[in-house]
Amino acid sequence: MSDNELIQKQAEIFKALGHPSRLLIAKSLEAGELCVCDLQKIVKSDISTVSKHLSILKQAKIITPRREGTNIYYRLNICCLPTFLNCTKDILADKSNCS
Amino acid sequence: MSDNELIQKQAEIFKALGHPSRLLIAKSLEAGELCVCDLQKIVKSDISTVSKHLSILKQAKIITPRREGTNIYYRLNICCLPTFLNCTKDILADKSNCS
DNA sequence: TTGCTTTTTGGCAAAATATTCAATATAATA
DNA sequence: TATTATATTGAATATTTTGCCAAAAAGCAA
Repeated sequence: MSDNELIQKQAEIFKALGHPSRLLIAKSLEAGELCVCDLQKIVKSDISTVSKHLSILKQAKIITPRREGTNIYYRLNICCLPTFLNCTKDILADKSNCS
Repeated sequence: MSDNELIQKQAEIFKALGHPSRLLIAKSLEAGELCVCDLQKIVKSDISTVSKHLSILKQAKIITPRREGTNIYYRLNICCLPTFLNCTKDILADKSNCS
């Protein structure tokens, strides 16, 4: 993969997480997999809207689906998310400590 | 800050990095601060476009400006970015290792 | 099969974003 | 002061994204 392709894909990951509902979905999945119907209760949007958010997260390889009967369970695929989210808290509190 | 406000702000950080040019800018600043004119050469867009990208990154608290004469130097404010970017490489290579 | 549940997809209008050019601001210098 | 260099802002346009409804899949069970 070229540098350019990489940056493109990485930007896609950020973009996917760059929506409050999708970030909430990702956070919710930190504790373990959930079905679409669970996520709908959490996000409180039309189920078709939730499904489209899930599709975007899946496309970015952030989550992975698993079918169980009529339900589809999604699980988080990005183990470094909690750490990064924690780091963003510092920034938001103006506590950056970079070079 | 409420949970909802936090998620909103965090999503804004992801959104800001969710554009190839802005991610390239952030990556370029990992090595140290650069002026807008340097970044324009890297991104290869109109300088006003670059300036607007910088404005979005600044708004999200990802970068911070410093004026030096007529130049404005930006520096990265988010030390956990390289680690996270590295983690995304695993995901893109289907090497996730979460729970 | 038919009906039921869960999820995805298609279509569309509204909202948000990206880009460019022109105009403006800010600082240094002749 | 006038000029030059660097950067930001405003206005206009094109493109993309979002969210909802209706319709279609996909599986299960009677």
